[in-house]
Amino acid sequence: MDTAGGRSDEETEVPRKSGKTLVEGAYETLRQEILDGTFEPGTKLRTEELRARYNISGSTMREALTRLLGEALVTTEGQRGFRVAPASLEDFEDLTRVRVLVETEALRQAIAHGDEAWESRIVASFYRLSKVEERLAQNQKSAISDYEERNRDFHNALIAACPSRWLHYIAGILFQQSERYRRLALSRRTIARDLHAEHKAIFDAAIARDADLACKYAAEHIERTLTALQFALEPDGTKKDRQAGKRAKEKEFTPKEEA
Amino acid sequence: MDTAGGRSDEETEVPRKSGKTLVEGAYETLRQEILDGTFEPGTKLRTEELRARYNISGSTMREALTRLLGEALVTTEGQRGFRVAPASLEDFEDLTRVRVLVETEALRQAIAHGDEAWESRIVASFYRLSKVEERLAQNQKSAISDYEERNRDFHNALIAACPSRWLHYIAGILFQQSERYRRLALSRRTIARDLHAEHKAIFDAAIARDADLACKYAAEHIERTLTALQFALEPDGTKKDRQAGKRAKEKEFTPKEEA
DNA sequence: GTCAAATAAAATATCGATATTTTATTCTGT
DNA sequence: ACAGAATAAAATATCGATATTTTATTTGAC
Repeated sequence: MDTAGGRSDEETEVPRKSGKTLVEGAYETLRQEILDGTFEPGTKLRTEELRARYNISGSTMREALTRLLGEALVTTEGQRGFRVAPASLEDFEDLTRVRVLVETEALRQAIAHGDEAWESRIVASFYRLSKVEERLAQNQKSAISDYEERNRDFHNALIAACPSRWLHYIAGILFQQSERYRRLALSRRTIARDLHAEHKAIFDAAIARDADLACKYAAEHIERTLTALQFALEPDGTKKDRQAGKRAKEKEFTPKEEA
Repeated sequence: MDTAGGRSDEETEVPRKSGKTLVEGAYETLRQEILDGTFEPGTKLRTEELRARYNISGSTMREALTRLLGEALVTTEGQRGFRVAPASLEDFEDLTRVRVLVETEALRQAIAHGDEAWESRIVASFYRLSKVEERLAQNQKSAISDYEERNRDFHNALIAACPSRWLHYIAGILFQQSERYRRLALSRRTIARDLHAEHKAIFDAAIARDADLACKYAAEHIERTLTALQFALEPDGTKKDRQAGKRAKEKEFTPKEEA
């Protein structure tokens, strides 16, 4: 009884562990692969290819693709399929500014509304983050994926007490977007940066309930991500070659990839 | 040659006028129907029902539904289908505050960057809006749908010169959401409101390039939408019955509809 | 009578096949 | 040679049918 439709119980790339729909599986996996650069910005996403990759059917794959549309990780146009959302330094600059606006407000509200539970969660996630930062400083590669998770946890913990669902929703989308850029930057030249100090500054101010100071540090923290990527793209620090800067600014990240 | 899959050329509810995919058609129509309250908040959206309604197939309908997910007009959970996103006064309060934050910033940037073309577009759309406001004041029902379009145009024109794509993207989602609430309020008791005066205040300040003033009026304008809905839900203006207010605040709009 | 297990009905998620478009390739006339 | 029409190949969008789950209903023991 396995002729036409329905699921088979053969091996599936995307394991459907515990009540998780196939679409959801493909959706999450694909999102991950877009974020970590497996599919570079601008790349065409052929349904047939992906369908085969995730061992699911066309319509199902289509649905997964469509979900990513809502997170602005994928674009689609009329009758010519899907592709990974384009990325550019210009877009990242814009994204960063908006992120500052949104996360800063969320943080401010969190500090205003946060209770003891909020504080303790911050303390805990900051501690966990610090631990992995140590490992990172020693260049332990195994630490990288841990770092990403704990960094996200810390950021979430900070704004957790913000009561605005809409701010959380928007902040989530923006943070995810910036993750993509952060990883793009990682694959190139990295800038020296004392992440621990940045995090600690925000942490201290938040615990001290100094909203203005916490927002100031948070804004700087976010903006430094942008600086890092700008640096990665434009190694030439001298003021001479300003054209290079302009060129880099206009440059899209989408590499050779088919147009 | 019209046995199994593909399109037929029979009549279709959703006309595919000029290169517009069937999913897009269903998606747009359904969005409209959610916004205007044809499908009330919380309503279950059975694929079979909708599939039949729009004369398309199941998977295709599914895809349309999935798109609305990204605009937060529809929700989905595990293996139990889709439903219209819930609505509550609490959510609208939150939405309103975030809208003020975002639109205010967009307006500020627009005023900073706007050129003559921007100004003239505002002048034009304000004029058009004023005209329809006159008709509205005379209680011409035919004016309502025109008003909605021109109101949106005016708001868009105001922030059109804001260079941030992300702000536009977010503002778009939020505005759409608030449209749903506005129409929900319309179906109930309405509050006396001089919309023309509100619009004119924003208009004048924008043209005068007074960002602070324009933002102030815009914020008040947005917040008044909230006041209007609060009033519609809580006709009792006396301070006596504060419990009613609390009750109303917690109340979800999703009426009798199946849970 | 009531609660829970067993069964039936409804609804969801998924599939594989096909029609329609878009893109690439081959002609063909100047 | 080369632009443009004609054809072939590839890719997209869509369908109708089926397996899997969830929800409703019946049944049966205590």
